[in-house]
Amino acid sequence: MAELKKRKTTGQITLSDVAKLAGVGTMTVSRALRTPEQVSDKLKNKINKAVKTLGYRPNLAASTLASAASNNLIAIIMPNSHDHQLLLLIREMQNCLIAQGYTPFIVESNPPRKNTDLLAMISSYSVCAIVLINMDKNNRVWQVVTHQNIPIVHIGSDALNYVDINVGLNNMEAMFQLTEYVIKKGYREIGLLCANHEYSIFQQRLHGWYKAMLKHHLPTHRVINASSPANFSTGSRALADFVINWPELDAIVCTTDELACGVLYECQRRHIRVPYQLAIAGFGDSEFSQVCHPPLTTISLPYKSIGEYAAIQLLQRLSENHSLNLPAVDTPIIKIRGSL
Amino acid sequence: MAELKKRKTTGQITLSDVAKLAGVGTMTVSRALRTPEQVSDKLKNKINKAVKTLGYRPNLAASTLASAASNNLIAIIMPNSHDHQLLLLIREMQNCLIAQGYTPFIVESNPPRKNTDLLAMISSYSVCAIVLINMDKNNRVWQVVTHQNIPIVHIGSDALNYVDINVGLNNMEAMFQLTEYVIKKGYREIGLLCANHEYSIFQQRLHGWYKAMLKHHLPTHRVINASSPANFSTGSRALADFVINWPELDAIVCTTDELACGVLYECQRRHIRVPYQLAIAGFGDSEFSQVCHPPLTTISLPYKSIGEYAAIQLLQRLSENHSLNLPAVDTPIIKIRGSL
DNA sequence: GAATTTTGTGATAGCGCTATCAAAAATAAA
DNA sequence: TTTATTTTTGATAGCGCTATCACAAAATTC
Repeated sequence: MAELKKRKTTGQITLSDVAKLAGVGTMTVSRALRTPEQVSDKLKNKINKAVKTLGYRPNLAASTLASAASNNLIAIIMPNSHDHQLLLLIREMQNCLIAQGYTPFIVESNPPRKNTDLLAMISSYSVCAIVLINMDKNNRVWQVVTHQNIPIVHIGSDALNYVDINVGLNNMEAMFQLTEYVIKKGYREIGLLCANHEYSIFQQRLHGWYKAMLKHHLPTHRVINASSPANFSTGSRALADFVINWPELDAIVCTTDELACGVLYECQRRHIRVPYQLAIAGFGDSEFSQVCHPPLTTISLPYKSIGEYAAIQLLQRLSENHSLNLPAVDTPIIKIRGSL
Repeated sequence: MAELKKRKTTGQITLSDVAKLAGVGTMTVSRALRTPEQVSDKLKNKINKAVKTLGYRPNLAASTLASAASNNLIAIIMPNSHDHQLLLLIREMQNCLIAQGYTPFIVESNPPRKNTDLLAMISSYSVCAIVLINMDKNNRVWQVVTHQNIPIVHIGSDALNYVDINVGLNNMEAMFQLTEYVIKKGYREIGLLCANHEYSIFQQRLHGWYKAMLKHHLPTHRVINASSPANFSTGSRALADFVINWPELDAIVCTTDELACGVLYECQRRHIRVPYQLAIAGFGDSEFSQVCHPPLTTISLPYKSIGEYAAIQLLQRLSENHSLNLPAVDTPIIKIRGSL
């Protein structure tokens, strides 16, 4: 007669199944898998064979619960963003983390997500680190996250000092350099096109422009600060306003390449010769910026290197005294590509 | 004297802390939080107060372990893709799932990720459903995933029938319609530009073009099948090949808007008048396609609706007999925007 | 009123794993 | 050889939660 099951089980092979087959104690199996150097080769072989035979897979939830320790999970919390460059950064960072045995996963923090489930994931599954991408200062996620006692990385333009590891994207400096470049090329009546200005990343770029203009005693009033997304259409639409308000304009610096390209499109439509009548500069070094006609002047932040840099910072922090063997990273360099 | 701790604990407030404070058993607290209708109002109030006072947060790992049941986690497994439209789809899908109390998270499945950690996450944390995005037929993830006994959704151009819920992107049909549109506009010497052709999504589009050309008895040999990424540069470079090989060409259909726009750029550079000398059509209805000069003819798959559609399919499946109150979805409609 | 059903509540025993400690085996030192 | 030391191994007792059952309290029924 079938015996009554008292509990639902996951139905999976467990440690003790393996232990039974290998004829050893459960602890020995646990050790063979987690700290193999503590187990004799003879038993290790037996156990590995049993693991393979049964197709055993450890249950991380049980492991987490028993050890109150993490299973190398790293939560990457990012707001709604389709920024291609930023995704590159995140990918590179993930690759570095995976290479060291960590398991990164991405959670998008936009509404309608409530913070409760984020917090629950982080604390329940003993996430061992949190990476915040371009998180706004007044996002509620901060409160959730800073109360955890684990390393937190923030990647973004805000130089926030209240988390462990801050990787600044240095948007202000980059835009400063770009604007100086344009000024040095001889342009004087320079406008700025900013969109999505509620995000700090764009504000930083805006300020970089201001800084450069002020440094060279050039007027800073020719600014269009659109609240629409920083895309092609917004750039395209903005040109009309520039032309009406400041016909004397000889250059427009834009906070993204999309905006710049949008402006360029509208110039083509209006037969404004670029860059002879109007110079256009973008930001981001996107792929199209070098292919469009004429190519845009643009500036790139070294996103990929920054991703690697951030990962290595975090890995060092996580290993503290493990003395990991991490590659050296070059200091990320800002690069201008220009056709002006 | 400090008493010896026998075990590391998470240091968090536990159920029994709450139970003690409220003066009830742990089971009552568990019930008050999970199935409140089973607990009297009097105790419920006491317990809720205690939960707030202590700031209690349930440990999902323990819950998962104890109940061998999921905590509404949904894994979205996606390959390396920066496809803006696809990201929109995923976002919409996530929003629908979150609205129903699920907790989706994203795992990127590209190398260097090993499948072991994916599998471990899925089985250990009792993920209650898996969403696969544009997963290639021979990706090893399939083996991992199909052995789980949970609903699996596949979103992509492949009409795979070996998972529960298949949401096809119907790339072939869309490209067929687009090509017919171009043909109906009177173009006859039509080329096709495909890139990234190793991905099934692009193959489907390629086949849609073939189908339409064959249907109208037009030649199907004018194909450039680039193995480079489907971006602006590839498009730009391809034009030269088209012009050299088939100078009689009067239209080029491209498998993405980026390719099409790249072709357009090169036309501008060579002073080829679009669409009079050469018509260009893209795929994807990206934002720039309507802003560039001249606007591209393009076709869009209704990604957002598809995301919603997929979510609702999955939710229905997950709730089976819960009788969820889900909104009705329109059948996704393919839309052509054209300037030809 | 007693007997039945329907709640509501709590003690108990795990879920699958690991920390801890004690015992056993292997090695080194005396 | 005996003794001290190190290395391996396993029994036990939880980690924080929930399934299960048993029992008390309340609401029905007869």
